Amino acid sequence: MRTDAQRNRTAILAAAAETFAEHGPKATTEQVAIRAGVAVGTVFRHFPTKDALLVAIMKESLQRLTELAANSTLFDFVSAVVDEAVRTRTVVAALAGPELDLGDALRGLTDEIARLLKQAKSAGEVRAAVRVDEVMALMTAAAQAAQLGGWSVGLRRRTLAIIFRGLAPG
Amino acid sequence: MRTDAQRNRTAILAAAAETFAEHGPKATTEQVAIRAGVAVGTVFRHFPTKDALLVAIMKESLQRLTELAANSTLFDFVSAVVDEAVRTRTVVAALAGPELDLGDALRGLTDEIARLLKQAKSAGEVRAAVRVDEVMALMTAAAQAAQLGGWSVGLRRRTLAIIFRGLAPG
DNA sequence: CCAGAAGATGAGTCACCACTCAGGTTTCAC
DNA sequence: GTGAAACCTGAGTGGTGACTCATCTTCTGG
Repeated sequence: MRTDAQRNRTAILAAAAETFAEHGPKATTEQVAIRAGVAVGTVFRHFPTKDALLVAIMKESLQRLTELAANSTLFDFVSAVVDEAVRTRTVVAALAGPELDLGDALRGLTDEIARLLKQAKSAGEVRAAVRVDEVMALMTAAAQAAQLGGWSVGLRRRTLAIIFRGLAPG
Repeated sequence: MRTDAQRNRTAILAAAAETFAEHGPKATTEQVAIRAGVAVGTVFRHFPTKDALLVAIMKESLQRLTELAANSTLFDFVSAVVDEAVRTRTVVAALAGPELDLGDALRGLTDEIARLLKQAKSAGEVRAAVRVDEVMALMTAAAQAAQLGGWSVGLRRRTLAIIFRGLAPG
């Protein structure tokens, strides 16, 4: 790949992340192009569809999160996912449903959640009966609602506290 | 209002409820018109914009729910709201944010939640520290995620159980 | 250098959809 | 019955936004 092409690709990804974070997933491809200092055609040369572009930056997000899971507790990690969702305004769509094809990019995240859940159970912080899909569902729900509903940081914290309490034994 | 106009208005509302329930809020006005057995122009004669139509059926939904609250417990009611959200695929948007102007149609719902919350606290089923906005947030989150994520009835039930547990004292 | 391949450009195409309105139809007060 | 107001019809308008492609520009191996 030519060096200018590589440079443009990077610029487009960065511009897309910023643009979608600001305006949500329905920001136009042209907005991204302008921000990247590039023509629309160039965006489509690198990403055949707008969805492909969305998927690309969502994968970056998921990658970041999955790495972050390495040294987190379950609770910290769920909080981090919600924060990231609010910040990027796109992960939400990824978690939401199969509208976009993320391939197995979600697999890594699910695996980490499973690991952290098991760990939390061992530490006696979560009931043994809690399943992974329930944690995923609650996390997704909080992330979506926080973003779409514009939850304040305080409400976010208090709401997550209630959820965590629901997972705890006793 | 002429009788045929009244009949059409009713048919349009019914058709809109069904159409949006099936295809979500981005179903087209023409789909609604066809289902109502009416021309597009007629739909717009009764509802000046597509959003006005959405608002109308969301208000019906909220009305239904608010009445249902009269003899429910907090937990039953929250479950009912989530079910309704999944069924109609529009209430979600109503709860989500201020994109659509619902006027004070949400006020009634919020009031009922406040009443049921107070009642649940008196019965010792919910901690005194829990606030109304937290309950609303959790309910909204569950409703949105259940609808967008296509939660199975089982997952829905188990997830709500965790939330309720988080609200309970002890 | 420079040829030619790879890449960039951006006006234009196309599909979609909310909304309009000129002309035809139905209702109803009298 | 009848006339006019209210209503309905649906082809048409306008705006939007994803995507294309003929043409021009930039890079790079030799």
